[in-house]
Amino acid sequence: MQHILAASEKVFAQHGFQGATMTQLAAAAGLPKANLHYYFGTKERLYRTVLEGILTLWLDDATTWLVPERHPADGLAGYVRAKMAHSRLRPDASRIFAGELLHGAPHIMLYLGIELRRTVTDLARVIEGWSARGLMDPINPVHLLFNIWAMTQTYADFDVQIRAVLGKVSIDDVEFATATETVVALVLKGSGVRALEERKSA
Amino acid sequence: MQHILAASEKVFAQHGFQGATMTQLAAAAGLPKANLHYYFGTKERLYRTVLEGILTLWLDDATTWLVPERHPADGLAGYVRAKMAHSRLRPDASRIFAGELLHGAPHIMLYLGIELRRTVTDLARVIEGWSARGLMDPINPVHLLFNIWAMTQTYADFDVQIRAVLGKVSIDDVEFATATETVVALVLKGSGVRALEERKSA
DNA sequence: AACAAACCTGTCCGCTTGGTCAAGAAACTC
DNA sequence: GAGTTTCTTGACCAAGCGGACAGGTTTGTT
Repeated sequence: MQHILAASEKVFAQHGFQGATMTQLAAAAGLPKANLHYYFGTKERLYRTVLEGILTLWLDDATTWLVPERHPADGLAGYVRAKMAHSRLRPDASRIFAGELLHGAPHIMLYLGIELRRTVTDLARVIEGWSARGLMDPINPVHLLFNIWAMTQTYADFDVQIRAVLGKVSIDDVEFATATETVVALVLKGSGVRALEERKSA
Repeated sequence: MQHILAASEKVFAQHGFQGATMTQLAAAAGLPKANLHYYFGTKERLYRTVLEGILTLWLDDATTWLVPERHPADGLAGYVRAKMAHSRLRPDASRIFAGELLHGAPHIMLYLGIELRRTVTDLARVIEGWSARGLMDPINPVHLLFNIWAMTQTYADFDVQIRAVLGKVSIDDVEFATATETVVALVLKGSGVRALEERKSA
């Protein structure tokens, strides 16, 4: 059952919801087609189950790292690194989510408008708090989040492009570390985060 | 003919290559299905034609703005603003490209590995030149480009998410201007671009 | 051992899909 | 205005699709 979901994640990531066929999904799971229908009923329900597994995983990083107690130099860097690690370890999850958004989020509109929106509002307040305390520039916090997501997830969603441009068959650890530090630098310096040593000065 | 391509761009952007049906495409163009087949032969050839139209448009911004003669404060800001404008005015083009990459770029691998790669190499040299002249930090130029693309294109590709989080039906000009300036700030400050007034100091 | 409940799967089915085709309508050519 | 090419289209088709289902197998219970 969990095995089916893992196999389906790969297939859905590569072909999308419409592109994936039940025959492919069944073959990937090593089961006859009718078996998937026994467990999940329809292709859409299988897809939704995969999607929901991803969503529950999705916001944990943020609520761990972006908290008022941390200094933004610590919180933002940690968050970016965590998201980059996710892009490296579970690229298929990111790709399914991306495909869903790309086609208008027909299956997760509610989640976006309610749960994600509420979480983002909370996170924005944390960032605004950091700005108010003079720990970083008064950057627009919501757009900062959009851009952090864009940068970190691009390494999962569009890694074909990255591999093609770099001329590498796969992105090795050194290259990925470079990518991570580039993103960290863009975020920290870009949002004017003061160094950890400095104290409030506002 | 051009009219068919414009209509197809919308449909492909919303449903993807697999998700779009010839019937949908024909309806969008206001023509019978057989007519599209008369002009383009197959669905794939129609898709490729749309895609190629996008690709030719895609790299012009870079080669206009990212040139050695400019100061990076001018070049990078101009490039980001141009890409953001593209995301605003032709989101469908960006979405088709994103979907193509997401599914492993089966139709444009060659373009990525050859033409795009060569262009990126050239652009990287320009950025390295700026760094060497002390006009900005010695940031990894290729990853800087990846991240600029990620940030600017996220406003086209994932605008459902952005609209849902912001709680807006559509992104208005003011909001988009905020987004643009946030990205410009992240890029310029993030890569340590010296202010235009300052002169070389290395 | 008997029975029931849960699980598995080969085979079938209606429907949609991309694509074909023949025949007609328009537009050129001389 | 006859002939020829280009364009347009309704009707059709084989293939592949998601899904249904009946009958078999395994597992659990008493």
